[in-house]
Amino acid sequence: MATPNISLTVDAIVFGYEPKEGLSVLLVKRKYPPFKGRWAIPGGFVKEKESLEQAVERELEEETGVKVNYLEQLYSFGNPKRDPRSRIVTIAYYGLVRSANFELFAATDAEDAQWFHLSELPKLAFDHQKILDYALERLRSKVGYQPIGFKLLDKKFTMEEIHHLYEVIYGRKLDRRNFRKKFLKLEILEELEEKSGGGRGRPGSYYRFDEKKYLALEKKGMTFEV
Amino acid sequence: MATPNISLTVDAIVFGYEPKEGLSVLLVKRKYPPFKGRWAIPGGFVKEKESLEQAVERELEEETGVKVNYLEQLYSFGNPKRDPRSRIVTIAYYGLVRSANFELFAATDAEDAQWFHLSELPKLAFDHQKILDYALERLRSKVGYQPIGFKLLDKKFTMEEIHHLYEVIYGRKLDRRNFRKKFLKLEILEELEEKSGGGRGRPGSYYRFDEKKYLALEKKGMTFEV
DNA sequence: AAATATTCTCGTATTTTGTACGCAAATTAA
DNA sequence: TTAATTTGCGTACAAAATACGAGAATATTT
Repeated sequence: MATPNISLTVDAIVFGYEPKEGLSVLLVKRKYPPFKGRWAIPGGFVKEKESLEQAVERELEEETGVKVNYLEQLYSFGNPKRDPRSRIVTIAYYGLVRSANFELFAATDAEDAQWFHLSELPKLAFDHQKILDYALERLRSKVGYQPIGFKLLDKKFTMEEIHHLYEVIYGRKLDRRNFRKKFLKLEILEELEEKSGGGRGRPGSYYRFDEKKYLALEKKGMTFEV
Repeated sequence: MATPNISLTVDAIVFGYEPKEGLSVLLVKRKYPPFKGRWAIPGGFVKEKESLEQAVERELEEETGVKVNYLEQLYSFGNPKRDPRSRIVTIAYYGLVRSANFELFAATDAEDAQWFHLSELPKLAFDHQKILDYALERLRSKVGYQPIGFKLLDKKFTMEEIHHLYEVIYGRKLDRRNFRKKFLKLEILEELEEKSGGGRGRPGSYYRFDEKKYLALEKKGMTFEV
């Protein structure tokens, strides 16, 4: 009755973001065959007593030292031939972290886990490129109707930062002034006293995503749309 | 290394539609414990050499005799406690069929598999109510931006029928004239010569969904939106 | 057969939303 | 001090969504 010959893994596409760098993806180098030496997305077998999300977080911690700020189930991939060894079905997740380059190197050695800029991806093991494509598509559509973009930024951020983030994710220019208007009209940002010094030109306010306000408005039927 | 103690199943929420009845869901009565005698959504263990979609279609055929017209992966449910016997992770799908009441009774006896109107659902086994809620939410959002509503109707249908379908799925009134305008402007419907006789009032044209036209327009960046 | 009711189809007016873009204010760099 | 840069506000125009009037085609009632 049971299915002892099918194994279950979880894998995670983790997106990181740095204002100057843009979007990057966290990959690990495989130590054993098949695809020994190839880059792959982190993941591994689910243990019997842990939830799927716990499994993802554990594997990420073990293999890369990264703790994600947001985690969402993506899709399950179960093609019988996707792993040359045996039947392995994987439940793929994607995660978001801020300050990409920071947290990583502490917990692991840079040989095994690295951030790759989206435009400089190596060839990936298994069907991982397909999973990555799927994740990117999901991210692109989801930032438009759910406030998850903030998970890629620091708690406080300027209009310029979030504007640039959306331009990077969508891969096209967005009018700065209209973007601002639209975003502020949602009434889910809290403007802080502090201004962004340092850069050139007039400093802009810092903002913070007000999750409580968002949840209250969401309940009333408001829809986040960018 | 492997995970022999986790089993993998697939389950499917199948939505049927009849103009007079509205939306219904296909359920099967459980023959064995746990939850013996309770209604549940059809599904079962995945075999080693079949794809996930094949598994869904096989189980549906075996348990209910229904062949779906559309099938889409929904979400994977893996809470360690979701099955009281052992760790069973399920990959849930949802499917759509037209002429709900028709195909069912031929292949199975009505005792075991039945359509339930959405407003008259029995208490379900396991976490199946949660899966059903999830499926309904997905259906509601997806009919708005993908042309899957047609899969619930006959090949030819009137404006009144598809209009009513959307009202049922959304659970609210939609202005008939604006709905018509919007739908026709998409240019994915082929108007047929035939008119709908029989009913009261002026007969309306039959239409057919033109999939080729839709795919061509989609490639050009057109977006279906209702 | 005529009058009435029902439903489809076309059309128009109004409101809302999206887009393009000008320009003063605040700051840094020269 | 002047020039360059960036923020923040506002306005004009275009496009899309919504409300709804009314004639055409058919069935039903009288």
